[in-house]
Order: sequence, then structure tokens, then C-alpha cells
Amino acid sequence: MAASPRNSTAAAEKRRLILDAAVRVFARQGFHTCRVSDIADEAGVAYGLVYHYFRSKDEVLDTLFLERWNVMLEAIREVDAQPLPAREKLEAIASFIVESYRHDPELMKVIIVEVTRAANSFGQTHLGKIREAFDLIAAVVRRAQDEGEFRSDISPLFAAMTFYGAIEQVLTGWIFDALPGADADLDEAKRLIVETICGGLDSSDR
Amino acid sequence: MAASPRNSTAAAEKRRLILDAAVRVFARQGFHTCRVSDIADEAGVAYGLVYHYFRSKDEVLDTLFLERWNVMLEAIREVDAQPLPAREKLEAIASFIVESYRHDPELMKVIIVEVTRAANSFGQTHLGKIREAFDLIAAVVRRAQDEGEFRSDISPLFAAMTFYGAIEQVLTGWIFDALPGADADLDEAKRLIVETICGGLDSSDR
DNA sequence: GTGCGGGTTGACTGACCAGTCAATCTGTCG
DNA sequence: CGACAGATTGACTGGTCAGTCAACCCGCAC
Repeated sequence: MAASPRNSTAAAEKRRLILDAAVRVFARQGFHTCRVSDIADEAGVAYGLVYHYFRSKDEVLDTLFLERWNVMLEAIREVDAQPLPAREKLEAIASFIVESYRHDPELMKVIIVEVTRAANSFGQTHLGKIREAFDLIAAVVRRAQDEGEFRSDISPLFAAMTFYGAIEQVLTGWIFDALPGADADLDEAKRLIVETICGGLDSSDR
Repeated sequence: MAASPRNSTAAAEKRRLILDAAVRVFARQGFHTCRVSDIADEAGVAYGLVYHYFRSKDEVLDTLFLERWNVMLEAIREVDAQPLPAREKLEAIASFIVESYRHDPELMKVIIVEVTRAANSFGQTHLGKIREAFDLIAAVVRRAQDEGEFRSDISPLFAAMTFYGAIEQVLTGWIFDALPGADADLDEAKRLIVETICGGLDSSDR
């Protein structure tokens, strides 16, 4: 039965139902302060069913994070494979992250607040995955330095952390209403982040 | 007795003993995963004594955060009061934060990981205080824009968040060994952060 | 229609831990 | 010295919740 296509589809849908409910609950109440029963209630399923699809409460969050983060890593790799100036690559990366937020702000809130910036609890587990993103961005910077597009006196990894840190702080600003986050602001932000950071990295006339 | 100077000093020292122990425990195990008894053990005092000096476990963390954050806010205000170019003001601010890390990395780890970047739990409570820092930095930027030192097409608050986000990400890199954090690296970082960010903000010839 | 097997249910358990409190200690003052 | 006050102790309580599990449901195969 689990082998038949109809049922495995149904199972996947149930699983997704729980994951989507978890996003809403985590975003609203935070991972540590919500109960597994909150997730089950939000999904409209019984408590025990959560444990049929996931080994633990942690695994629910892990799944949400990894699903999205892997998509982002792939997107960065694709961007980097294209023959573009580094500035445009960074713009594409910033754009991808901002669009992720536009598309599903609750999911991005959960990922940033509960994983990426929670390096003592979940971040710990995913430090390697998070680090991968920095390394990919650093590689973009390094190549740009080799080709003279960026100045060479800033360590690529350092530049990558600065770039990513700026983006994440802006998202955090939107998430907690410290920064206006209307549609137009998001578009503006893509441009401004890269403009701010690249101005400093750019080796062009100064 | 609590009124006599010798005892009130002794009381203050005991309180400090507990606070310092809490820093080490929070840095090592994280706020959520440590027990109050861990703090008491680390301080070498009885469990109940923690509750003699603090109303709750939360209040211990609140105290640590506010103590340090208020010092930082004051430092930023003092920097801003001086007649310096904005770039040097930002350098002084970055320097202050980096020196805070050099002086007591465990405390900075706790503040960043458990408060500043934990906007769902403790950050929530202190959102206002955190926001104050952004506003102070934004004020520096705004004045620099008015005087033509910085370009005016980037919102001051946005610039402040970018600047602060970059710093915090670098500290996070040191905290979790994603970035080399030797003594010389810290000095280098002060310069590079401002260099990176201001290059973009600076309205000088481009 | 009967039986199988996975999906689904929710009451229950075991562990954990923040915070309380009554008892004890210690140093000071009259 | 006696007694008082605040400091210190740590056993205990109450509540919370992640995870378990035995029972039940339901669609399918034969």
C-alpha cells in the first residue's frame, strides 16, 4: 500500500501538511516555546501522527531547514557557473534570498531565527551546511579578485561573511518590523545591499 | 547589615560571582540547555542562592545583556558627540565592539547568540534596546549624508543595519571558528569592516 | 466477507527542571 | 553572651512536554 503510487503520494502530502503547519507554528511561537501538539493541532492531525512521519520534533525543523538551504546552495552554484561579472553574481544571490523571503516570509523567519542565528542549538548541527554557503560566496569573490574585478586586500571569506551578514540583518529587520518591508522595499534592498557592499569591494576607480 | 558598606560590597561580589559563572555556563552550554544548578555549581554556591540575587534564570541573562549593551550605547553616543568624520566614527564603533570581543569573548558570545540573534526568545524582550543601537548608528550616517560625506541614496537605517549585520556576522565567525580570530585578525577586521562598508557608503569620487 | 497492513488516534509515562521554602549558618550589635 | 537579620543551603513540588504504544480505522486483495 505504501508501495502503490496513490498512497505514497498521499503520504507525501500528509508529510507536507505537517511541515507547512510546523512553519506557521514555529514562526508564530518559536521552536523552543511551541509544543509538538501545537503542530499537530495546526495541521489538523493527531499528536502521534507527527511521530509517524518524523523521528522527533528536531527532525521537523531539520527537514524544513535542509530543504530550503539546499535549494539556495544549488542556486548559488548555478549563478556562479554563469559567465557574469561578480557584482551581478552577488546581485543574483541577494535577489534569490530576498525573493525567498517574499515568497515565504514565515519559512525564512524560521530558518534565520531558529537555525542560522541559533548557532548554539540548531546552528551547531548545521554549521557545516551554513559554512558551505559562505564558501561558495567566498569562491565568487576570490575569482573576481583574481580577475581584477574586486580589490585583493580583503580576504574572500571575510568579504563573504560581511555580505551575507548584511543580507541576514536586513531580513531580520523585516521579520521584526525594524525596517520597512513593503514590496518596493524588497526590490530596493536587493540593489542597495550589493551597491553598499560592492562599492567597498570593487576595485574600480576610487 | 545589608546596609553596612562591607556587607553590601560582599553582596555585590557574590552577585558578580554568579554573573561571571553564568557567562561561562551560557557560553559553554547555551541558555536553554543549561540548568540553574549548573550556574550554581560553576559559581560554587548553593542552588537557592541564585534566587536570592536574581528573580529568575531569565533575569540573570537580562542583567548580563543590559550591563554590556548599555555600555556600548554609551560608547556610541560618546563617539558620535566628537567632531570626527563619519568614517572614523564608524571605525571607533567597530573597534569598540571588536575590543569587547577581545576582552571577553564568552560574554560577547552569550550576548550575540542568546539575545541579539535570538529575536524569538530574548531578543523579543530587548528589541527596543537593540533598536536603539541601530538608531544611533543611523544618526551618524544621516548626519554624514547631510554634510555630503556619505551618498544620500541609501536610507540611514538600512545602512546602519548593513554595518551592524556585517560586524555581528564576523563576530559570529570568530565565535564558531568559521573565521580566523587571532589577535592580528581582530585588528585587521576593524579596518576591513569599515573599509568594506564605507567604500559603498562613501560619496567620494567613483 | 474476511483478513492484512499501514495510517491514524490520543491517553499515558517518565524525565526534567524552574522556582519555593523551611531550616541552618554567620557575623554584628547592644 | 544572646538575639536578630540577612546570607546560605538543598530537598522538594508542581507543572510541562517529548516521545511511546496499544488500540482502532480503512482501503485493498483474495
